[in-house]
Amino acid sequence: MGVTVKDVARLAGVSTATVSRALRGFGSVDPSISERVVDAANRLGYVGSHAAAALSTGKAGTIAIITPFVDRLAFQRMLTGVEHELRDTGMDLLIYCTGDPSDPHPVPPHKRLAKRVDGFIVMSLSPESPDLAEILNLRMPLTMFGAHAPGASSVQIDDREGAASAVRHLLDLGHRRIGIVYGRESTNPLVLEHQRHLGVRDALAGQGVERDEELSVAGEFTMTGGAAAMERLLDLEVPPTAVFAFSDEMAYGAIQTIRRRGLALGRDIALIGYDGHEMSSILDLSTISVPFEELGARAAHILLSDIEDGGSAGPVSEMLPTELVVRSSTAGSGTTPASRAAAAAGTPD
Amino acid sequence: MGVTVKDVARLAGVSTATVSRALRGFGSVDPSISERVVDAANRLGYVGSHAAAALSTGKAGTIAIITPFVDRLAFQRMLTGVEHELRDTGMDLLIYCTGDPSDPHPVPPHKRLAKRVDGFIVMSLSPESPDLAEILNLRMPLTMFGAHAPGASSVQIDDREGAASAVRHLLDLGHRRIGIVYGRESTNPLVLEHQRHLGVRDALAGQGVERDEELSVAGEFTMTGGAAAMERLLDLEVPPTAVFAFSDEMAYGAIQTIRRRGLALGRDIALIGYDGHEMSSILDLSTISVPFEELGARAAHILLSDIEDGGSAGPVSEMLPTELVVRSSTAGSGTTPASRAAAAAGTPD
DNA sequence: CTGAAAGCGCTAACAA
DNA sequence: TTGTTAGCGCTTTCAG
Repeated sequence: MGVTVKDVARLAGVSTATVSRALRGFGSVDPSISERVVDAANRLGYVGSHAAAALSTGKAGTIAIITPFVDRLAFQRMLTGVEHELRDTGMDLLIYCTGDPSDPHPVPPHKRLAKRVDGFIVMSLSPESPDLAEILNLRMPLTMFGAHAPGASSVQIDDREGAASAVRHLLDLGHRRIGIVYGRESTNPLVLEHQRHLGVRDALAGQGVERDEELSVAGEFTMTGGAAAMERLLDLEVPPTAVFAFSDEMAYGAIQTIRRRGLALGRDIALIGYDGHEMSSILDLSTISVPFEELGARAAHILLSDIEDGGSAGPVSEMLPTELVVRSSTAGSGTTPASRAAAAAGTPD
Repeated sequence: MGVTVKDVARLAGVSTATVSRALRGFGSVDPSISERVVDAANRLGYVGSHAAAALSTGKAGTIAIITPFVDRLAFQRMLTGVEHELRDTGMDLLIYCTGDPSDPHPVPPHKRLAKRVDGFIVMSLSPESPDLAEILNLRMPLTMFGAHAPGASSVQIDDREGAASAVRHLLDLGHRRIGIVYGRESTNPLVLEHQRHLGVRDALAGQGVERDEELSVAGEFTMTGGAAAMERLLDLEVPPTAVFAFSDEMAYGAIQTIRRRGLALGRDIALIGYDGHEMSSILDLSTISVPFEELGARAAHILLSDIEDGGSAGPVSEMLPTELVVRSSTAGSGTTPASRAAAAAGTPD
């Protein structure tokens, strides 16, 4: 319980410095010696102390993802990308979850992580958040995910255009009364939601359609929130004929409500989501596809370069494209659950 | 860039030892001194070096989740539970993803993590895996998630009974030709799949139903795999009338196939999944509900105790119950997409 | 209750 | 190419 460099050095008959060099594959070590060292290490089952190495080098060998939630598909997908990118780099991955405002992490991220990691990927942290300010203030390598902060690297999508294309799609279909299920209230222009609201307005204005405030409801970015939001929308005196949800998950909840009310998705009411999760294809939900995995991979890549260069390259911002995916939730014919069922009952395919 | 205890000590006019004690809230420090120290630390923006503390105490203050995948709902849900349990403990969370056999992590987990964390939660690692043997060999605190290894703590569900209840449900509905979509080939009795196969056999035998090997196909635990598996099942000369998928995600894929073929889920073919993900309620998919979040929380809790006691409590095994959730994918009437659509078209609710 | 001093295990100059 | 020698920043006896 506690094999150290010294033990390896003794067994191999060399100094600890040589052990250190050999084990890290420095070219400047005699091959035969190196082999002897590796051999000794294996025989002893030596595993280096990360803490000691980190203390000595001043590098943590770790990056952290700071996120307000871990139970969302978007997080899962970006994690997949990050993890994949990190796999071969020897960097470890720490998850720091800030938590809901109702159930926050007891220690602010900058306190907890500053001297513990080499850099951060910050996901969906509200620009208003004091945590963000503190993190930026650390002046450590950092990549923002899905948002932007002046002076920091970031990966994102064009939320404004993405939202606009969703609404344009609905408008093209002839809808004029369009419900919006957004996440949370916010007035900060740096919040991605704000951009999406702008996109909605852009599209509406493009067709000269007046915006009706009562058609915008919050869905908290959750399925249950989306279900409740759709309830409110359907309870309006004049309900919308089409709804754009700012996330697929909220759209899933909306679908649940639609079904509970005995309405047919895509026929009685059109619905489009945002995110392009795999699940949406099964629900026949139209959506704006967002390449979360790739965004995650890019974020990790940028962060890693930043850590390596010491930030000499300056902040980098990448914007990846979204894509409108049309399915029967907005098609209104052909492959709607309703029409499909009718077809199955009538003429055998 | 580099405020240390010394700086704080100097500003506060005390020794580094006192700073250390004060900052960690030891009672044995004069309140007025303590306050002065905290004050100095804040003024300097002091954040302790985790590496130094870890090296000095021999505790990493971190646990790792070792998992073969991060892009599955089961992982996401267990992560939620683990994260929540850890939130207030000051322990950090590291994600180590072993990766697919086709794209494995370059460094085996025991090498990478042994001296880097205080304990592991090992998820779904095949008992045949050499990695598992090495990890067990470390004799470090460890909790197995969803599987069992002799001498190690574990949290799991009764996979055999869970699977049996799924099949019994199908049998009760009158089905006699039941397709099985399992994940991967395995003959190891410790693999959870094996238990599920046994459960299937139990239920079948209970009704004296013969098992037909051609009705069992692999779905790789993915949506696309599940879709392909269902294709094969439907292409059989005598297709099954009901299918049990060993995971909800595979069932989602199966649903896609069912729809593509113009069949009505729950009427033309019955389907039941396993996992109880939130999404399944939207798809009206019957399932065996598994409390992943709670399992994750329990796993974290057990691991933490183990780390604290130094394992003196001995290995703990907890088994949480599953629950059969019946929805219209096996109900065949009432709330089927087909009947619902028909109802909507006819009598207004 | 507080301070002095000795490490924790490793790496990085600097010599040899 | 290899060894010697200081630390990295914190914690922790052990005195006082």
